[in-house]
Formats: sequence, structure tokens, C-alpha cells
Amino acid sequence: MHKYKNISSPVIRRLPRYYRFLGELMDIGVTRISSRELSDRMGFTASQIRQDLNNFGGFGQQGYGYSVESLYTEIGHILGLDHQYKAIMIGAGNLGKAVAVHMSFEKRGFNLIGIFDNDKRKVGTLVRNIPVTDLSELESFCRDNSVDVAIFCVPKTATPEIADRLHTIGIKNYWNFSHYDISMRYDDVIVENVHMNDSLMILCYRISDENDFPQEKMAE
Amino acid sequence: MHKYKNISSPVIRRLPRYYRFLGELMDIGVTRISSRELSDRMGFTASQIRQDLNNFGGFGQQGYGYSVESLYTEIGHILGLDHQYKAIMIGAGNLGKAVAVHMSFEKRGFNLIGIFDNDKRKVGTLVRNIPVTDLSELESFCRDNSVDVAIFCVPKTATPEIADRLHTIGIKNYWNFSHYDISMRYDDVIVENVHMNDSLMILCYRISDENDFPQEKMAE
DNA sequence: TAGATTGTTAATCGATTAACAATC
DNA sequence: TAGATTGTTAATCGATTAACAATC
Repeated sequence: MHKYKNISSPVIRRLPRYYRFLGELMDIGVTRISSRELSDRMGFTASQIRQDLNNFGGFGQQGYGYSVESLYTEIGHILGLDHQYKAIMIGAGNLGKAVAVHMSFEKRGFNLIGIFDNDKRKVGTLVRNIPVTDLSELESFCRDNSVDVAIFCVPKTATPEIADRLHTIGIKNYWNFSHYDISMRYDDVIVENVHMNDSLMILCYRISDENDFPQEKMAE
Repeated sequence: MHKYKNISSPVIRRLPRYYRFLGELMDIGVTRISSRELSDRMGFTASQIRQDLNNFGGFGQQGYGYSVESLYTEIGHILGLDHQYKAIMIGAGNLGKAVAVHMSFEKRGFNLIGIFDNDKRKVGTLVRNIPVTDLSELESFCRDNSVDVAIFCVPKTATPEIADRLHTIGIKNYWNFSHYDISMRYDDVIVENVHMNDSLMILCYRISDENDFPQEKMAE
């Protein structure tokens, strides 16, 4: 049971980019745009843009192009930004605090209602005006509040145990900042990863590859 | 001039994952592994694993498999983790501080040597034992310290101007947390993005799609 | 209407998977 | 040696690009 069927992962991953660029176009007062112009600005081919959008419906008009505002709204609908989800955060360390404070959850339909940590010194302190709760109260809190999503900002060693607890009580949507692959552990969960460490290694590869230090080649 | 030629992006993006899993195998004392076993643990096909690795050389042995430790070391070399790069961070807000404190830069060959912000109240404070410097000193600092990489942790409105300044003085490798597409602005830069906002929207799509609210379907 | 640009089908390109000979 | 598993070629699958008829 899916709203749109057979949408491939590459298409889905481009949607936020479209949304972002259309938002910027609105900000600077552009009201209509052709796939060709979008192509120039975004670096996708015009053909790909039209293919992507036509997975969800015909939002353009022949001879005219696309209305920036209505396309923006449509993609917002497609992304489901008009839904409301209750989220909790696990881990109130540096990363957890930064994500909690930094993200505009409301704009994306997420409502952060709880933050958990097992460090007694953190329990009771406020992050984004939300009191940090002891991790032992995780289950009772979730049962009282119909939580939809858990955000993992804990070290990788702590992740599997907490994921098990959440999975047991039926919370199966995860935004994962921990360096642990939750998706390999269950087959009925939705996991979106932000693997900063992986990203940094990819940057390292690209820089090293560009710089081409021949003496390094395949040491052994 | 590249160390390895024609390595496709999907392959590169899988390398850190291999590296991570091999590290975990070492931790639990596994010394050898076949592509089949790795496949079971990681969720890639055995065929893909062998194809991926053979882009860089033949690291296995027929009838035996791969040595976990030497494969781990090899992938580290391939990723360039044994190089040393000097990095600066732009932006000492919540996100910048969290990234600065949270990441093990040294393990990936990065040495964070400077943090910049234009907020006078932040200038002089310590983050990870590094004093925050006024953004106006960016150019002089970079000229004195041969900086390789800039990490963007500033709002998207501030990004293009700072990117221009860095580009002008020859710093062209960026780790980008800002919601601005630096790569569209220049054609001679290396940009690796961590777009947390995009990631959150993708999660939103997946949850909404799974939940299948029919009344939402293609309103308009 | 004529010009422009979409929606959509067909062609191409690239990445993944399967198969198997080489070989440890 | 026999068994196992790689390295690598061939087959398949899927995603991107090109082309063009439909239509605003």
C-alpha cells in the first residue's frame, strides 16, 4: 500500500533538491520556469527533470513550463511535508543538542516532543525547551505519546539495544546519525541515515584521488 | 591525473561502509571472510563486493576469501585516510560546534586548525581547544597555514560569499553542511555535502508513502 | 496561428547480477 | 588432490538521455 508505486531511490533523493531550488526561485520572485532553465540551474538534464516529475503527475503545461509556486507545493505534498509526525531524540550529547537546536523540524512536519539520555547529569536540563528525560522512561513515554519517529544521536555501541527497545514497542521509523546500520537488524523498519563519518571519508577519497600521490599506489 | 580511474560514484560511496564493517569484524576477532559472508552481513551481493574490490586490485585469495585486517588496511589506503589534510571550520554555531567536537577528524587524516565566525561574542571562545577567530582574518590565516579543506557550518545565505573568498585564495575542497549547492557555483571544486534537511525530507517521504493516506493523493 | 515546451516512448548508457574458468 | 572462492567476462536490469508527437 503505497501512495506512489515503484518510485526509484535516485528519484526520491532528488526531490528535496527540487524543493529547495524551487523555494529559492520563489524567494527571488520567479513565477514560471521551464525544465531547460531548471536544468541550467540545478545541473540535472531537462529530460531527467521531466521524467522525475512525471512519476507523480503532469505538473507542467506545454509551451509554458511549470508554475514555480504550484510545483513547489506539489513536491511538498509528494514529500509528505504536510503530515505531522511526533519525534523523539535519543542522545543529548553535542550532536543531539546541535541537531535538536539546529533543525527546523516543524517545517518538515516533525514535532520533537522528547529527548532522552542515560547521563544523570543531563537529565532535567533543557534542550530546545524540552527537558531531557532519563532513558529508563523511554517505554512509558512512548506509550503515553504515540511517537512516530526516533532520532538516533548516540554512539554506535548504544544503538542496537535502544533500537531493540523501540522496535519492541512498535516504533519503526528512524533518523539515524549513529555509525551503526540499523536497517540490517530488522526488515520492517524505515531508516534514513546521516553518516557524517562516511561522508568525511568520501571527501578524503576525492581529495586524495585528485591529488594523485603515485608513491601511495597500492602499497602492500 | 587520478590514482584510480573511472571509479563510479556508487562504488566510492560504498567504500566507507566496507571499511566500517571490516573494522567491526576485526573488533570481534574475525580474521578472514568470504564475499558471501560479507554479503550476508552487509546486504550487498557477493558479486557486487567482488566487483567493487577488483576496481582497486585483487585483495582476495581463491578458495580462501579475504584477510579482514589486510582488506581493512587496503581500503584505508584507497580512501586516502593515511594522508594528512589541514581543515578549517566556518561557523561556530550549534552545528559547527557539534561537528567540531563530535568528529574524530584525526582518524580520517584531517587536522582541524581553525574555526571562524563573524559573531564577535563567539570570537576568542574555545571550541575543541581551538580559539574561534574573526571571519575577517580568514584570508591571512589561510595564507599562513596552507589550508586544504573548509568545512561549511553557516546558514545558506552566508555560504556563497565565503565560498568566493576561499575559492579566490585557492581553497577548493569543501565539506558542506550548509543548505546551499556550492558545486553549482564553480567547476573546479570538490564538494561533499551533508544535507541534513534533505535527509529529513526523504525520511518524511518514506514514512508518508508507507502510511499511504489516500485522501492526500494528488490534491489540486 | 506559430512557437514553445511538455509528456512520453524509444535508444543508450551504466551499474548490478549471474556464471564460470582460474587458482589457491 | 578436491573443495572453495576468487577474479573476470557475459547477461541482465534499471536509470538516464534523446527524440518527437501532443498540446498549450
